[in-house]
Amino acid sequence: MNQPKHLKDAGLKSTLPRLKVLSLFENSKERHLNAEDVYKMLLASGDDVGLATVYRVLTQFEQAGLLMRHHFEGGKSVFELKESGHHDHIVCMQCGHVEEFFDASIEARQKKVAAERGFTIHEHTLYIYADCIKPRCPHKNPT
Amino acid sequence: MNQPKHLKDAGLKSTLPRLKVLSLFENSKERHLNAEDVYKMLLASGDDVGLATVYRVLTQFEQAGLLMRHHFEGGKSVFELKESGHHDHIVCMQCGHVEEFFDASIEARQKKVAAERGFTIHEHTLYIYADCIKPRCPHKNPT
DNA sequence: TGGCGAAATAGTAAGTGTTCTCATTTGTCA
DNA sequence: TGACAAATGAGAACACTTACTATTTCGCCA
Repeated sequence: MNQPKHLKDAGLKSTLPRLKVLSLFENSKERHLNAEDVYKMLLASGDDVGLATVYRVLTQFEQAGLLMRHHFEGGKSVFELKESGHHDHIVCMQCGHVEEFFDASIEARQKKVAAERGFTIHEHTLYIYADCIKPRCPHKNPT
Repeated sequence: MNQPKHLKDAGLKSTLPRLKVLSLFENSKERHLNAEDVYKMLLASGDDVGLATVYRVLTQFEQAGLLMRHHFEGGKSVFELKESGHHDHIVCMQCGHVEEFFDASIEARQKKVAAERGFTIHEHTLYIYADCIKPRCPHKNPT
């Protein structure tokens, strides 16, 4: 389930810290993690990885196309595994829970809009900030 | 053209710094400014406003609904006047130029997607990161 | 119109999140 | 296995933003 080949393919030596970070994303229940999350989770599991290394590895993974970086509200960078296809995000403003969605019609219109204006899309990010309206916010522990 | 009433309406004393910042946004050619931009522009025009005040005022304006805060790539907060209706953004990754657009169909789909999942939309931000494909990037000075 | 109290400001210190530096360690490949 | 390049860890440095506090300004009312 854990495929170090990813690292090699990306031109990255497969070192312990990198394997641990990658594995963390592959096995974590929460898809969206920031640097501190990763750092703390590694510490918690007894893996002694420096914070600087976490930042470095996350950035390298982003450049290698393994992770995607997001800038939700709050200023921190949040990362998620890029394995799955493209999707957009709904962020609950109450509890911070992130839900994903994909809408082909929205994707298509974006391409059209960009093309009309003479742009070539590199990528895009659509964040919907909302409230869960369910009886009570179902996911109650952001930080 | 400059309407201090905005400030009063928002429950904000109309002080010199606040008037200057507001006027700057109303008269600037560039719609999207970060705190440092504002600070430097004020200094350049001989207005002596502290950087801390700029940050405070921008945040207050955001809370008052006069400005909208964006988090484009790069970590800095960028502000724009909220007078005009909602719109989304295409950001050129080469020169940093920001172009605005509005697509009713995309807006509609978003509402639908959120509703289907039991969310009430507060707001959303759609950033398309792209390259100008014009002969040469027409706007050549990001920072 | 002048003066008073509340609110806002300027300058600077402090706080966050992130990157850099460099001595030490690790991984790779002959 | 050994040597060298690359990666790591710890903490310093950095960039952006907020907090603190003494001073100034605004708005109100006599």
